[in-house]
Amino acid sequence: MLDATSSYNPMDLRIPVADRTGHRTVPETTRRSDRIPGTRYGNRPTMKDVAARAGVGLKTVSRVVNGEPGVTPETERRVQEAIEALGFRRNDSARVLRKGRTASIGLVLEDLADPFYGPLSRAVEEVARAHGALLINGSSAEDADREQELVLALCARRVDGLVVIPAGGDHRYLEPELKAGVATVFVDRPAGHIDVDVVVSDNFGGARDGVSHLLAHGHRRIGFIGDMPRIHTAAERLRGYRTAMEDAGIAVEDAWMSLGVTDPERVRRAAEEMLSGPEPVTAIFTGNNRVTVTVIRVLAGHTRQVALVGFDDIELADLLQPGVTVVAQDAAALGRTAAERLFRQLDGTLLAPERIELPTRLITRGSGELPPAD
Amino acid sequence: MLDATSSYNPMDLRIPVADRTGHRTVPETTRRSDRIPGTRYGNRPTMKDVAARAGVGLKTVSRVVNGEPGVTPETERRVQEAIEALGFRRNDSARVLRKGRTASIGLVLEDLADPFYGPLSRAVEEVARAHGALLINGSSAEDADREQELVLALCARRVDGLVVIPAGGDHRYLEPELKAGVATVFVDRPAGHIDVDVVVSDNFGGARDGVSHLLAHGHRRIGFIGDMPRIHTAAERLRGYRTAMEDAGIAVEDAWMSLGVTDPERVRRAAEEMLSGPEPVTAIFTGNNRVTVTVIRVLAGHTRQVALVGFDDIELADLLQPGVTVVAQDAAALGRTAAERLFRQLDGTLLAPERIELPTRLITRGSGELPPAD
DNA sequence: TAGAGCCTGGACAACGTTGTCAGGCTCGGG
DNA sequence: CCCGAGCCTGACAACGTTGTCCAGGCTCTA
Repeated sequence: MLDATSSYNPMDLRIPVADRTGHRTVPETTRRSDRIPGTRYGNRPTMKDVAARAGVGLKTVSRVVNGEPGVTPETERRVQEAIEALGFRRNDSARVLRKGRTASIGLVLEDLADPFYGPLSRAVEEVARAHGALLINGSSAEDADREQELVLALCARRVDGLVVIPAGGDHRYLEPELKAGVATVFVDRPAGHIDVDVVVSDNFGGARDGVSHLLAHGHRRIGFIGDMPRIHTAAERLRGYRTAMEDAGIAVEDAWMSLGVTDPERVRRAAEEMLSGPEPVTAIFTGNNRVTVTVIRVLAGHTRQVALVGFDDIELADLLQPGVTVVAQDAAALGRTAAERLFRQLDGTLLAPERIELPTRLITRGSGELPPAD
Repeated sequence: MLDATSSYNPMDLRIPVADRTGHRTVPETTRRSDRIPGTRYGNRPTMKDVAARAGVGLKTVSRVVNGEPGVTPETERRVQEAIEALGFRRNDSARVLRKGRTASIGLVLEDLADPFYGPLSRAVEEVARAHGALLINGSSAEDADREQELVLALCARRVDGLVVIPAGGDHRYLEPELKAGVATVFVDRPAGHIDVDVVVSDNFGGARDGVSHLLAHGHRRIGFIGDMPRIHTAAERLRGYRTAMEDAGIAVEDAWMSLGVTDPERVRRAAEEMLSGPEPVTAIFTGNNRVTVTVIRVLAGHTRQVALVGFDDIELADLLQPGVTVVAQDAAALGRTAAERLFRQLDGTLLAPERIELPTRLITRGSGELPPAD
């Protein structure tokens, strides 16, 4: 675990989930001595200091800093000089306190390091930037408590809006925030027990199409390896798989399906099992990018050709032998759509919450077109 | 361009770079009507409201919310009830204003969507979390003005510290911030004209080792394709290349080196040129992950075998034919090291700024071991 | 030249929280 | 019965900024 024993810990984020108020009940641990009275903000100059130095009133400085009219060029020059000389920088905390808007939005996702979330996050950031807002983000690590903790910490900072890729299934804890006017959009997965905007991919349809593609190339025994079933996307993709199979008149066997953590070891075992025995699968549909990568590795170690279609595109998929056929979703579009909706909520131009579903796209590259090898 | 014509734009971040005060001189565009006087924060309850409802004093509520001692269980219960009933959430802006610390750090990087920065960002976040701080981040898109704009916006929010992957080369604009005690660490690339902590990879040594590897396999005509020379990492890697070549007694020809944007089209052209003509290169050293990916695509279209070593590891590199030999740097370690140093600055346990260089690792997978094919 | 109107600048309160400090209560002992 | 000690509680000021409002000086016109 990381070292957190040092003395910097100005505001502990770890909120006991039982109480939802954003406060802490645990006693303080060692912490940095409080600010010496009289020193403000590491001695940062304030508007008062600037005013004193420029020989003008406080409000005049405010006017200059905010580009408000009603200041003579000469006065403005004097103020600017003082600002430069003192290295003054407006304190946005105070500004926020006064104005009520923070010009920042929060993004809670599963893992910033996942190649799927990078572009999504970037897209949200671009939209935020276009609206003059900053992005604060945090990773939930697929842990519902941590998600709630993060969301509430963001609310305590009074973000104007939240984009959430939920880890948990119950979001009633957000009700007071919604009532208070925090714009909220869920992405990638729906919200539980609250009525908010949701932007998702067509996970069901995408998976069905991907599996149908395998069926069209003659496969009957097709395996499915996916994420934990409590995750909505995983469940939907499994449903797509089952539907495609049923529509083709195939009775799905339990041994063909494996759901669980996307840890390489688990996935590897699942794949090996499906590929062994008297009646091994001849094709595998993988439920997300991490699973796909691991299965590619497994298949590379086998001599028998096994067809593969994966959910989520992966880099270099086209250069492998054979190229990896995938059901691609547009992560950037998910993020962009969600963020745009968020700002429309803030505009007031948006009325009832809606569920938006973005299409997926089957990209054929070879691995899905292999015929059954038995 | 993104739509920013809507009315939500509470605090424009776009600061004219000429003036460094965090204020705006452009006249206001349309903007949301100011808060109706009397309504506070979308009618969010405050401690005062909680106090009134619980029939206690303001400070008692504060004590309960912050888990301070000196409140009877009965009083605490009443306060908790009121908190629950009103959906109260502490306003951290006010808290920050009072306490002087924001418990947040800023991260400015080039592009969140780049697979190199995802893990770095995540590592910074983990360290921040361990110290009870939130992460605010922004992408500079390799634009110096945008970097400055972002950094200053973060400073206006009074982040406690900054982790910066610089785009620009001059950071004197940070001097007032440093003086004011904003902890600062530069990562991946050094800072310009200011004395701060820097954490970088051994770009020079890594590139030299990678090129030496090619030399050891008999190559003499080795090409180098890298990022723009004004980017420190690109320049260092080029220097590593030249040093390795010179140490081997080879006079580097201009036609072997190509530096510029990592746009696939430019890289593709550069590679094609090196591979054509009477004396084509027999091996290529690529300066970063994006270049490597494009060059792999180019080489896949050629029949002649060309050796390749790339800077930065890339996913699935082991599964290509041949596997891609790379000089890997540890993005997560860069982020972790930088963030840990940042918090040590905030602790006060850190003295003089330092430059930390992390080693790189040559991972051989085949592409670098191909013999010259002429 | 007086009065009206405009322009500039500044005093003041408020935003929601926390640190300081003092007052009131209970309880036990003299 | 009174007093002091110790524990709870709350009044108040301050953090830095911005919106409101008013004062004073200027220009322009009658």
